[in-house]
Amino acid sequence: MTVQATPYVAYPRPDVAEKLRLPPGRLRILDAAAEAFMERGYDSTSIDEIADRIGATKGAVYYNYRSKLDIFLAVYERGMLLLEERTADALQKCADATSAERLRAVSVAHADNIMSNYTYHVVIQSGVEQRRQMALKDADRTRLSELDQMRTHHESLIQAFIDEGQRDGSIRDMPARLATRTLIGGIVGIAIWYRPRTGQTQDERLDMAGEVVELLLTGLLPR
Amino acid sequence: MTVQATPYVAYPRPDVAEKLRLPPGRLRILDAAAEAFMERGYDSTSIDEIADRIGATKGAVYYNYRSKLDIFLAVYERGMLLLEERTADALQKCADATSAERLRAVSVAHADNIMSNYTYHVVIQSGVEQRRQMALKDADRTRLSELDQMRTHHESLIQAFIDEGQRDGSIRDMPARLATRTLIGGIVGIAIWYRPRTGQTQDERLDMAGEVVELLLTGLLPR
DNA sequence: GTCTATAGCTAGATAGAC
DNA sequence: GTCTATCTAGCTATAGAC
Repeated sequence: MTVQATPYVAYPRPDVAEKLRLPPGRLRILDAAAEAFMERGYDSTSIDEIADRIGATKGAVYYNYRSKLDIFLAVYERGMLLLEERTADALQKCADATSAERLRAVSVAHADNIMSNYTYHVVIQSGVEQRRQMALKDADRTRLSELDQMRTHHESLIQAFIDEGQRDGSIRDMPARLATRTLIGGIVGIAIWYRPRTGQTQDERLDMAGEVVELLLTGLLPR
Repeated sequence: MTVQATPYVAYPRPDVAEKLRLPPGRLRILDAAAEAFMERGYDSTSIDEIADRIGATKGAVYYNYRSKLDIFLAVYERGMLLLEERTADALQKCADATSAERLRAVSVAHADNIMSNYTYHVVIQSGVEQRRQMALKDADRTRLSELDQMRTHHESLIQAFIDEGQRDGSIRDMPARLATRTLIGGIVGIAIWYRPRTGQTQDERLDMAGEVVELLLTGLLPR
């Protein structure tokens, strides 16, 4: 059995690449907002501060985004789109590999993505649950749910590989749900301790992502 | 070589148990505040809301704590004290074991503590960095630094066991710093996915903590 | 020890100039 | 498209009653 059931195999989805293309002005706002949200949190970041960071004033921000929540949702969306694009890319390159190898590829792509776009992922990690508790307009709640589904979908992809690997024996026999949680927790946990170094190249990040995933897959103890 | 250099071996420290004993009124406030901070975030939690959760009004809260930040710091402190007490306890029970076994014991204690006091640890996890960015009075900044040191100290304890284990061969040869980060990330990451079930016993949590640590130490792949 | 009332401030959002 | 000015809501913290 393969993971044909999971949407990622239908990639490249044209709308992902399209949605990732933003007018430069908006991208600057999102980058600045993600950084500010990460450092100070959603609530204590003012629109004035976001505007300051791009050397403008409120007006320029509100011309592009309806509200502060709208900016947050755009950050959330972009983070998920970046992850989705990268995941689809990784899967294409190993379509015929074993399930354990595909699990590794997806995990490395995920880990690398968290490091490469870490402001976005830190914001998602620390902000989504709290935004969900807010009083939201219907349209915003719908949009939030759609983004949550993208996240859930990515998790179920990893879960699918682990299930598959357990069936074919390439992954150890242990509670699959807990193994999924622990693996994802270890990857997402990168956002807790990783801080990008200036001058770090994409290759260096990939190496580090590979080592972290290697550790999670094979453990700390001698084999 | 042992970890005599690390303060935990000097336990039980009497002041930890003493600081954990709080007047019931204050404990109720901290529990309510930790829950509110976790669900809604520090900034969008009002003092009124904390008061509501204990069936009182602002006055009762401000009688016990100077400011909202003071409440946050008390939550941070209590979370760290609970971890410290539990860690010292675990270490006492395996003082003569191998370094790998002590690493396991400390890790399980940590994992269990995150589940058993998860509101406190979620608040610490998601709030400390952002509080550090605030404009703080000198006294508050000093207190925050002291609590940060408690956290750093716990991390260096785990790092010490990994270093030791690599020297005596009970832990695999890989970048020690990254292994420490990944292990701690995996444990702290529990706060991301774990939600307590009503009726879950302490023993069940301990089992789960043991399985998660087992996974992190031995990996997902067959051995 | 807990309450209510209120002072004082901050920040999201909008209107209208340029 | 971006600016400044402003309206308005909600919140921290305090004062003073009971």
